[in-house]
Amino acid sequence: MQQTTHLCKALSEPIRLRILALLGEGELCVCDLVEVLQLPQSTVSRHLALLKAAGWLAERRQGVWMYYRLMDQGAGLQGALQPHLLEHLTGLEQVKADLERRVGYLRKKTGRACG
Amino acid sequence: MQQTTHLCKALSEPIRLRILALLGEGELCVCDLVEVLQLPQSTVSRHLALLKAAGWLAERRQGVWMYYRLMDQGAGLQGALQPHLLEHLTGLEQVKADLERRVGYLRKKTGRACG
DNA sequence: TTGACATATCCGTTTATCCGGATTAATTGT
DNA sequence: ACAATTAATCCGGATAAACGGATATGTCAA
Repeated sequence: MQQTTHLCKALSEPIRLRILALLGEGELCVCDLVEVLQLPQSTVSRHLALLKAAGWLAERRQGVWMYYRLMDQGAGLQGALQPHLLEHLTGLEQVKADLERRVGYLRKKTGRACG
Repeated sequence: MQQTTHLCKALSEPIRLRILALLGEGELCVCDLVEVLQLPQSTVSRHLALLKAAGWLAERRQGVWMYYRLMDQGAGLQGALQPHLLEHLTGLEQVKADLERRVGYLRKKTGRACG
């Protein structure tokens, strides 16, 4: 029960929904997200930790960078909700703007890793 | 966006999930829920109001009694999530116990309305 | 080992949420 | 109009979340 409430509580914050939507297009590292979201690093990092603890994200270290991605869809509630959630999010204005900022940002830093 | 976070925040509390699961079997009035959940009336009423404001519930007045039921599945996120959520909830121990208490309670008060 | 950079955690403050007894509002029958 | 019953709201206190600058941790390269 507590796991279920944690899973849903993670979705009850705008920044976290924006992060999920951004990662729906593919993995990003923390500094990518800081750039795209235009938010303090500590804020982004905190939300990422919560989303991971709730079971929404997986992480991967590559050198100094931590890459976050959506957790693979499993058999549980998270896997069942994920596609519907992402589809819904892409219809929101704020998310659309984020996704546009994401492509613009990724174009600029073509190839090279972060920094 | 705010509507989306409210929808999800409504699911981030155990009592509210239990209410949704109970109403998944059919409408109930507030005093039914108070009996089955064994919680103060003000607590139940408060959670019902929040679930309704979030878009999860509809209500119907019959005399002195307010009957709550799950909102019909619409085209939005709520409609997409509802079946997965309910299916998941029925697998939880606490919810199973609630549903058993529900049938026991309804058997006792056969026919007659609340009171 | 030192310096530089990315990320996580700490900390104090502010804001939101939950609780449940008490009160108020709404409805019905007499 | 009044009493009885149900449900909603109020209220003060307790708990939890979010914020973001500052600091600590971790990693790599020189």
